[in-house]
Amino acid sequence: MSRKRSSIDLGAMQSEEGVSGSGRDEAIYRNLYAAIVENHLEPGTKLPEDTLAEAFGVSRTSIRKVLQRLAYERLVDIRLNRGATVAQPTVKEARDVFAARRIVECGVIPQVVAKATPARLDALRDIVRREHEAEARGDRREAIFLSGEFHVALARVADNEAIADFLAGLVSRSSLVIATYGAPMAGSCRHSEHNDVLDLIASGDVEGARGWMERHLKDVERSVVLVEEEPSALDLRKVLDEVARRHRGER
Amino acid sequence: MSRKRSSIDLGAMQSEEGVSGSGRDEAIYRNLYAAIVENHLEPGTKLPEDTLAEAFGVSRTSIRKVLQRLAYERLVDIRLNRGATVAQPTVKEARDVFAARRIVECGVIPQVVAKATPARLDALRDIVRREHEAEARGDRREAIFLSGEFHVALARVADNEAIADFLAGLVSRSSLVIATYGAPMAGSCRHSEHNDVLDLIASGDVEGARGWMERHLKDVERSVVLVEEEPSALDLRKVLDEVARRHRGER
DNA sequence: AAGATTTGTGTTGTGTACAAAACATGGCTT
DNA sequence: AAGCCATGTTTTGTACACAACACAAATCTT
Repeated sequence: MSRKRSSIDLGAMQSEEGVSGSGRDEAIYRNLYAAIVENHLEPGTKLPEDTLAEAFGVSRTSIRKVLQRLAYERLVDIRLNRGATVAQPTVKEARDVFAARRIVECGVIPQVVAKATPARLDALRDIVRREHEAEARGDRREAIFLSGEFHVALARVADNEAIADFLAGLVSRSSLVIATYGAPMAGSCRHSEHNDVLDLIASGDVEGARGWMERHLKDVERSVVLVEEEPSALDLRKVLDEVARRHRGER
Repeated sequence: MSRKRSSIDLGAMQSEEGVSGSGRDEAIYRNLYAAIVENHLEPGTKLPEDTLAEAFGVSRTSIRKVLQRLAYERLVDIRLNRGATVAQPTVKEARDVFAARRIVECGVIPQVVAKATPARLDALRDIVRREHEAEARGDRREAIFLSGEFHVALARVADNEAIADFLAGLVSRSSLVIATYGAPMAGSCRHSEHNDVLDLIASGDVEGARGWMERHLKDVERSVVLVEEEPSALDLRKVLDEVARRHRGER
């Protein structure tokens, strides 16, 4: 399990911005976030506060804050007096998320082309390279993660934090959608090649890039939303212990 | 409904009913939210937990939850061990917010046109009517509020919750931007007429509506950020205010 | 007198305790 | 035996208390 997050993730930049907690909260948040987005915790899994509190070695207060934040991001669902569960996006939610991604990711293309520099494009190509490596090695989880990272990193070229943060949230929700309705073998972006859009961007072809992105996102959506499955109960304990162990060991 | 009290109008709708304990949180959130976006609380205002807790008649725990949520929406700024203040958007943040609005509001136009019905358009025209009334009556605050409502309601026609919620956040942040950098004589910022875009939408003119929206949002941005105060100037003013206050012997 | 250190005050961060609500279990009625 | 109500258990919601930190004033040092 290579866990070499390139710190493009939510955590790094948010120490300075509005939603800040102490370092410990951040670490817990990142762990739970990763556990959900990487599908170590299946949608529907109950997340009892004291269980989490004990697992992470803190009190319920801190856990509540983290759960609250994840609820704002629609990654967990909190119902009154009924606690938190890993969110299970509905089909409409899934459609909304992908439609929103089409609007946002196609909409930023002009700015992306305008602000693209060789250095930034190289950084993006590096993500694609690692994505290919993960695919070649059969690491589907990492490939999906890097695919999402690519989309977010591409949008960040436009240098618009509001857009980038929103898209990051959409991408993480996409992971949940894939976890909930995903076809077993559908590697999300396998049909298409992320390098293609980079070439279009490098050549300044705004309309070409926009069209590519539109087709790409429609492909992804098609490969996912078709199948509907029933959620299943699962071993919360083992996964949670693993998460907590990583939490202690890695920090 | 402009409340004109110098101190915060807190606890107005507090003791309504007692069924859901979370309803109280919602009420507190709504009050603070309204106070911020309607500019009853100026950007930079400190929001001490104890004060708010006492004012609303709850403990700090509930207040913290509300403040966390507002921080997530970028309406308040929480710094570690330093408490919460009403957010002061930077110039770049302001630009990002408006650029994001252009992308989103223009991007949803096709869906809006597709899903527009006479009933929904009538509801939108009703908002415009109330907006005109507020303007005619000189109620600038209400007019600004309804203008924002119009943009959000228009986007909601597309029936995409992710997009609509994101735009609602952008619009509320726009109010903060206006409060921070707004022109003193911003009564003149109503160059454009919201009914025009409704006509375009009713006639199914997607490109016309998109172009209108793009121009409209650029107009709004120009009327606001144009008065761009330098960050140094802002800091200087704050420092001077502080110095003057101490000179008068306050605090 | 100027700078640095210490002390004081207030605010926030975190843990814990208690109350209320939901959940699960078992006995009772029909 | 099946369904329903009552009771006990678990989990969440809220308040409270103490510790940690930041900011400011006052004292000490040179």
